[in-house]
Amino acid sequence: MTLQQLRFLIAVAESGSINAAAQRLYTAQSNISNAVKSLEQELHLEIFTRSSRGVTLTNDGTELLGYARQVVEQADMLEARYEDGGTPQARLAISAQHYAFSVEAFVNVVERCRDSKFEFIMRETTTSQIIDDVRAFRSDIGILYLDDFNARVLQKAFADARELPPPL
Amino acid sequence: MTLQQLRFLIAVAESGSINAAAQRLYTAQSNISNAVKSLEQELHLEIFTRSSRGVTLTNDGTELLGYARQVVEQADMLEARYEDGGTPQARLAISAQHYAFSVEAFVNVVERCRDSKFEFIMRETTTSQIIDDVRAFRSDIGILYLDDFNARVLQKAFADARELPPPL
DNA sequence: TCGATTTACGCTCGACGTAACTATG
DNA sequence: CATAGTTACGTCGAGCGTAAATCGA
Repeated sequence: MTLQQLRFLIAVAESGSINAAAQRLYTAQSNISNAVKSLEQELHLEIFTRSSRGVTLTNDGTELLGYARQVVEQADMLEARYEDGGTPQARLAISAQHYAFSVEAFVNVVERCRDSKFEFIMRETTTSQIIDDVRAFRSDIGILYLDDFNARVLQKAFADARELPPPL
Repeated sequence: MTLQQLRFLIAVAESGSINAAAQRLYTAQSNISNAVKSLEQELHLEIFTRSSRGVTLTNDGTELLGYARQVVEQADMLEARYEDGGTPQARLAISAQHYAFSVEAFVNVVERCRDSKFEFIMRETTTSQIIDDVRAFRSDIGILYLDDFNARVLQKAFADARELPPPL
């Protein structure tokens, strides 16, 4: 089973015709015809009833179409996300170590923004990685815990980061 | 982008090694290596950082992995549904014409079984198709409206259906 | 040097397009 | 006979495996 086959299936179902689907997808009718046929063989069912005036979904085909749409929708979302010049999903990324208070704060924010169109990412990682995530704009916020014991180490890490070439 | 590529990606991420993923999927390392590489080029990002001790996900890769899992999960559901000997999804299928009362009754049942693991299918079709759906076990229930005007026609349809060869 | 990935290379199968064939109204 | 889908066939590329090269600890 291929994403390609599922896309073909959907186009045919929406067009009501293999011919029309082929034109819409800029490919040959035979190509789609064979793709659909092999899908039918693989799943052991008849998706369309063929006639000389086009095709119509069988009951099995209608059910399959639902599943196919689910798969292809997810795949399209993925591609849209990484498409050239595609608007990246609006998101808030945070890098922190595994501190209870940071996780709790993060969860609070997520809860408050439920149903919003933002994406939230929490990265739990090492101190140096946190600094670098923020430096390279991979994360919007980095949470560090500063105390007397690690003060010198952290300041060294900050100084080192400042010396590095700009991330872009 | 291919389902194959996404499956490879997931296996590698879970194994932490291209080698291990290759063994798990019974394919060659070079195969997976190239597949991942082409996926990275297509999406313009670095998914893994390679080392001589295996691979680890980048931040971009971690995010992508989420999307990939969504797609592949849906695809696996589809395949499981039609797999040979696979247990078909428990479901209730009804064939009826577009009568308000039948639709209402159907919706009631669906509402009452919300969150259950059943699948509900309502087919709105023609009288003869309804009869045939039930005859061939495509639907569990067929709803017909009988009155003085269509009595003769329906009885004829029933008689005809009885004459047909068994559907299996 | 060992253990991992990458690259090189040849093979094979599948996807594709052109075109001939079939069927139905 | 017009318009759909199917089948036949040749081409080309992608995916595959073997094996050599590379890189890092």
